[in-house]
Amino acid sequence: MANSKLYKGSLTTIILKLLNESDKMYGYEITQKVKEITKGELKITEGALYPALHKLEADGLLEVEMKKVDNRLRKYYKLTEKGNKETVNTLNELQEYIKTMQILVNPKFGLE
Amino acid sequence: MANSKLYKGSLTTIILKLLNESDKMYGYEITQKVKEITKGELKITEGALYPALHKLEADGLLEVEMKKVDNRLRKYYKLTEKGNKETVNTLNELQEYIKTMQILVNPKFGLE
DNA sequence: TATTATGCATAAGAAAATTATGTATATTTG
DNA sequence: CAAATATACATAATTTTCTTATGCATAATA
Repeated sequence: MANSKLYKGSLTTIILKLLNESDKMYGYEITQKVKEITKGELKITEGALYPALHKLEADGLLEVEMKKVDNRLRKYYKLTEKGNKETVNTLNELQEYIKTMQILVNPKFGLE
Repeated sequence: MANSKLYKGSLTTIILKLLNESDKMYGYEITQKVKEITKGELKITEGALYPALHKLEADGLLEVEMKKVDNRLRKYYKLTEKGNKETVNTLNELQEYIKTMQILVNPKFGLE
């Protein structure tokens, strides 16, 4: 994804949050959106994205709708009810992670 | 480490930062220190820690000093000069990662 | 017309963790 | 005093998650 190993484990969080904001998106759209928002800092590779989407679907967090646009096929994903709940958890976990890491690397930050 | 996948990829950062603060530490001490600082939120497992320490040593970021205390052997690790430089990079990457993730999950945060 | 962009997918391999062991000594608890 | 827990290291098998490399197909651009 990026030069830093830290992004390992973050992909699901990113996908869920984007779908939480945009209602429905297709895979390629997600890669472009992430590249745009992060100004190129973060590039989602297809080899990581598609298996992640398939897993989220298999876990019942996403549902799929196929659409043909310009003679090309798109697989639109959207959050299920279960997916919505899991998004909340996942985002809380991210904030918890950030807080914990800030405390670890900058003890002063943990006191405020 | 914790319930969240997000910690994947963070172990090296944590080790380097702790050694940067404490001059020298041994493996078991690191696990206890992390547990203490994070109030039990994060537990470093031995299966992750020791291979990570060995890799950092092999990469020339850490150097080792053995010590016998109470008839038990301790392997004290400390940062080399190369390790000090790498610590700075690693901490910058963490801040960059946090910034990027904040932008992704909370677009408003990115504007300040 | 060849390259790039759009759009999906999977397979091989690497990296980093979990889980399960193994060894050994010291301390605490029932 | 025996058993359990804490201290201290280590590795092996497996799992998770990613990278890298492909593959197919259509549309747009150079």
